[in-house]
Amino acid sequence: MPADDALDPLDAAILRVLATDARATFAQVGARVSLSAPAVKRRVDRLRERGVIRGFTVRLDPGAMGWHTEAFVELFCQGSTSPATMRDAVEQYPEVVAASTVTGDVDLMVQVRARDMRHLERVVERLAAEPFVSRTRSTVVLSALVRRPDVPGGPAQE
Amino acid sequence: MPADDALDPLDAAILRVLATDARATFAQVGARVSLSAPAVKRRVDRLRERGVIRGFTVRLDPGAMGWHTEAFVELFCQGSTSPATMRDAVEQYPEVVAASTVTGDVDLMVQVRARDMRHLERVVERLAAEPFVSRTRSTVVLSALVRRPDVPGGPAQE
DNA sequence: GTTGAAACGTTCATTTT
DNA sequence: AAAATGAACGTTTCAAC
Repeated sequence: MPADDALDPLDAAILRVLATDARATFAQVGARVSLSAPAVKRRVDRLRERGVIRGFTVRLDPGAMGWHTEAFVELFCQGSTSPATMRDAVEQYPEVVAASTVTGDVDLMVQVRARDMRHLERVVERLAAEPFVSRTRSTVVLSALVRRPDVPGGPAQE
Repeated sequence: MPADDALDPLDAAILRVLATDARATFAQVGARVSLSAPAVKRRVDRLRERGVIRGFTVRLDPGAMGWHTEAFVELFCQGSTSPATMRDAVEQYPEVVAASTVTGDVDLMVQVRARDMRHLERVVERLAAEPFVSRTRSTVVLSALVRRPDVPGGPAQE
């Protein structure tokens, strides 16, 4: 059941402010969107209930955390592997930051963060040893040029 | 100048709480890590100053925002293209959520969010028309299996 | 890092548009 | 139906320890 596509312009404005600073007070958000604090709170509560807002998180500098190596690891899987099996396996790795099933010859695209090349190598070896994985192909990130938080009114400015 | 790699265990614990709920009060965070609210605040302030914390943001459900299509678009670029040129070009697209220069035959890996296939197609065409792009290869996401916020003590539990 | 106190934000019931 | 107001309660923030 997909959530409703139509997003209220006021809700979108509130989400844009929260995307920039998720710890802004309701009064501060209200000042930016011309609403009182209680009005902002009620809309935010409603967006959480509707599932539009999944939560609030901190944005960290990966380098400052000691993660100096990032890679896209493409997994070629045996034909009969279900997405659930893939997820259950890949979720065990703390180094996996994202994983998606994809079209094309590759079956699963996995994004990995590791301390260094040596660490990355070990993770790729473990992924390659998963029973349903027939082959892997890794692409190491040289430099992260753009890394944007999800913002309403980007792709879907209707 | 890369930030210090060694992360205080208490700071790591605070960041884990904030990764789960960035709007938690300092008192709530303090209760989880056995610290008073002012102590938590001082540490968070310091983490911001050090650049470990880049900010706080809201996590949204892409589907609820009307973004039903996601893809990895690989860009093959002319040999003399600088990363700065690539970033300047790719940053103009609101549909681009991430972009990284990578090793291998591909030069730039771009992650795109679009309303639908038709919208994605238009974005890929515009990217392909950039002067420094010689060829593109797109991989459409079928389903996002894992999507984790950055959490300390994942890859770098030392 | 903690405590205590003043300023400020949150939250709810109520009133207004 | 949705927003503003005002008051009670909890949080932030800073000085002092």
